Amino acid sequence: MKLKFIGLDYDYFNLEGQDYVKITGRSSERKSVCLVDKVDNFFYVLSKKPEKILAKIWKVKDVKKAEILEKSYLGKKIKVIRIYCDYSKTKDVGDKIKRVDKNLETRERDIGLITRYITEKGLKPLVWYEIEGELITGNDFGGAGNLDFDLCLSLKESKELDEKEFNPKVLAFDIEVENLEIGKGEILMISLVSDNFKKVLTWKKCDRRQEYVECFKDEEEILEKFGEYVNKIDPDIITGYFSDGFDFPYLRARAEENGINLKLGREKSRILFSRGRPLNAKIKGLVHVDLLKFIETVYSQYLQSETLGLNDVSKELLGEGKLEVDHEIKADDRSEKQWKDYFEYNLQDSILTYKLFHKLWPDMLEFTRIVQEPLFIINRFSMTGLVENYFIHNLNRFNEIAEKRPLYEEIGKRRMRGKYEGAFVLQPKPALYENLAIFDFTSMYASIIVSFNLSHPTFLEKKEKDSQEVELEKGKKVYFSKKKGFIPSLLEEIIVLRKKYKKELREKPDAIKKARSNAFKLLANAAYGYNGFFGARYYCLEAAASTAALARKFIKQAINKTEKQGYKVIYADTDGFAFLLNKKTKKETKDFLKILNSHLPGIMELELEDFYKRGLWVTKRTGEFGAKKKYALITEDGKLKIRGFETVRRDWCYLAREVQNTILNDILKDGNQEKALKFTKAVIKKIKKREVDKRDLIIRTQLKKPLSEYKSEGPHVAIARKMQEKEIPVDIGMLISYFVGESKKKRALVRERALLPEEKGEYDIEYYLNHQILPAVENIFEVFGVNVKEIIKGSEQKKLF
DNA sequence: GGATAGCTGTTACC
DNA sequence: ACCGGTAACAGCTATCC
Repeated sequence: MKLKFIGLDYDYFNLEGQDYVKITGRSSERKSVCLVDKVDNFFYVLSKKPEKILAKIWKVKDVKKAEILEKSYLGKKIKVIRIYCDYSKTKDVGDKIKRVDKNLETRERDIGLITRYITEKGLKPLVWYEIEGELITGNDFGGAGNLDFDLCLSLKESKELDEKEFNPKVLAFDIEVENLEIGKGEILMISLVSDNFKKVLTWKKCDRRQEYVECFKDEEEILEKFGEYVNKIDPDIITGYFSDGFDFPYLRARAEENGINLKLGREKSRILFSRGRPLNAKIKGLVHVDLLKFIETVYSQYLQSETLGLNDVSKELLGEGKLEVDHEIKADDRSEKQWKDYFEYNLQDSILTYKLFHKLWPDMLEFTRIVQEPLFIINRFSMTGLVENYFIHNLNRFNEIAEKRPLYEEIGKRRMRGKYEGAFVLQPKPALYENLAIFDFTSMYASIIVSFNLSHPTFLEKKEKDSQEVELEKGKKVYFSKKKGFIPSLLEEIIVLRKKYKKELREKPDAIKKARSNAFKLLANAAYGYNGFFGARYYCLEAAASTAALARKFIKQAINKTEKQGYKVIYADTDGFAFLLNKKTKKETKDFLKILNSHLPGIMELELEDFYKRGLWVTKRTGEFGAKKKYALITEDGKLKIRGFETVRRDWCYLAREVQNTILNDILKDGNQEKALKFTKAVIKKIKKREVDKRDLIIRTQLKKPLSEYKSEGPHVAIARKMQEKEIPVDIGMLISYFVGESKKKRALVRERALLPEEKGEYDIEYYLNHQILPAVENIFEVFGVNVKEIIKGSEQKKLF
């Protein structure tokens, strides 16, 4: 029979010596479909004389087939032996072959069977196909026909379709518990949200409840009901926020405690966990998406949120946040009203998760289609994982066999290697400037990698004739082949595609085009980091160091040319520089940009970032030099661009950031400091009169490692310890909040004065004046010759007399 | 013993 | 399991008077 099909989840099995992939997905009529397709597992053996050992390899146990092929490895043509065997025997067969001759090496034993299936022209995830298959019934294919799908087919033919749209059915869920430690308390309630569906399942005080609350006898019943609802709703995707690390582990622990066997989805799967850390929770035949994971790797760079918690992220992306509820009250002490609030709170979390999913879906969909790994995997990949798998899924076009993943020992060696010189940063001269422009290189590092062919396979151990030479530092040169490598080729393609989709997006915007353009941009940006990453298959520190060295060379060159043209360059960092127009017109400046571009090699390109009305650079707090990576600009239509200032740092109190932001605004808009100074004086007065709200004085710092590993006990570490004593859970990654209070002790350390936000105590006037407000404004006023320190001191003396 | 300079550890940003 | 550069804090330590 024929139908339109889209694949969501992949699994595999072996039957009578043949490997199969089982794809679960949907038909265009939304029928649930399971599809079985053959896959032949193989790997490669590298040998100097493949013909000589071929016969011996045929004799190794469990080898199904061995053939000699012309392939390419690290860009060089070679003859290799391709070995076919059952997937489960891959390791074993490889080890036995190595015993035939100790000089033999294997490759692609570390390619998973599903990846293999997809690269060898199997069905790609989240792509529509017209398929033709044979109905599987009963016990065929090990009982696949007995699974709870509308249709189970064995695949005969498939044709990729052009159709792009796919709206999956999604179920979002969230649990509430009393004890946050996994499995250590009871699950009080579970909320579920899907299309036109809202439920809170609970077994706590619900005699007078909201209509969406369903009441049960005990925890066991809500767990069972949860399973029933998942199966009744029959979603394509089940999603949560940090559900890999919290909700699913908790659900499984409590199910075990209650002696029930949760069977989820059409395959009646248990909740399965990966070995090691971080945990990930898988349900066969039902894709579990943990939104936090995707946000961490792909989305966080676009977010302003100070944490990646559900509340902050929802507020920014959806414009609504979590509800408030007091978690401290023990379950038995909650009033009826408090329970109703708690149900509402629990439901809201699932509503937010459900909405966030749809906001992020175009991005997850496009990354899945571009990188071609299943959604479950894409959701959990790091940025380098996405880059590397994009390469792997495109190797066949270059007839390449994959380099091996580095093992523990090799990773150790790589980590021992020293650092290399990074970007160039020009020291600015502190001042308020007028009429500026910024030029920057588009995807500078990626365009250098492409233009100079920098990668592991193109790297040459020593100089060869007609090779590309790069000087890393004085007298230290490295060489790369000029024959275009597959990594620079793929990267060039990524850059070209990004441009194409960006243009299409401008012409006719939609969420899918935006996501696609964005995905290619992110892949291009991550390629440089990939080269220098110790875990990469195609690790090449020389390529990374060369990229940085060439970037330094070209930005310096551009700066020199710009100065020669009569402009004054004020500042530069890595891939862009700011300069004064010096009475030249915008038109002249744009024309000059064209000249600069005509002399750049390869696909390198400079672009005009913007023109600015004013820009402010300040001194460092130590010394009279201009501070790097710290500046504020305003465009002609009043848009602010603030970099590096305390304003953008979350480990400063809100008041200091607010004051700084206000005065930067005033100064850039008016071009003078009068208004800003008046405002600052008013704030100083307010602090001294203790009129400032304590909430505006809270400082938040992230805990980056376990408490025991800190050598130096900063204020946030001291507070974290205090929290632990009070049995407030403290974990790595948490933002620790505190304020600085007064102390009777003279010269007390900050950590001795630090107090929890809810602790009683007056704030320390001296600390907030001299350690928060002063550092935030001092350098800015210094540009105008105003000494804020004197102002603070002066008003202190006035008070004394 | 207290003050202070300079170094180290730490966080956050470009 | 992404790179290096930079600012700036608080804590820590050597050194001086």
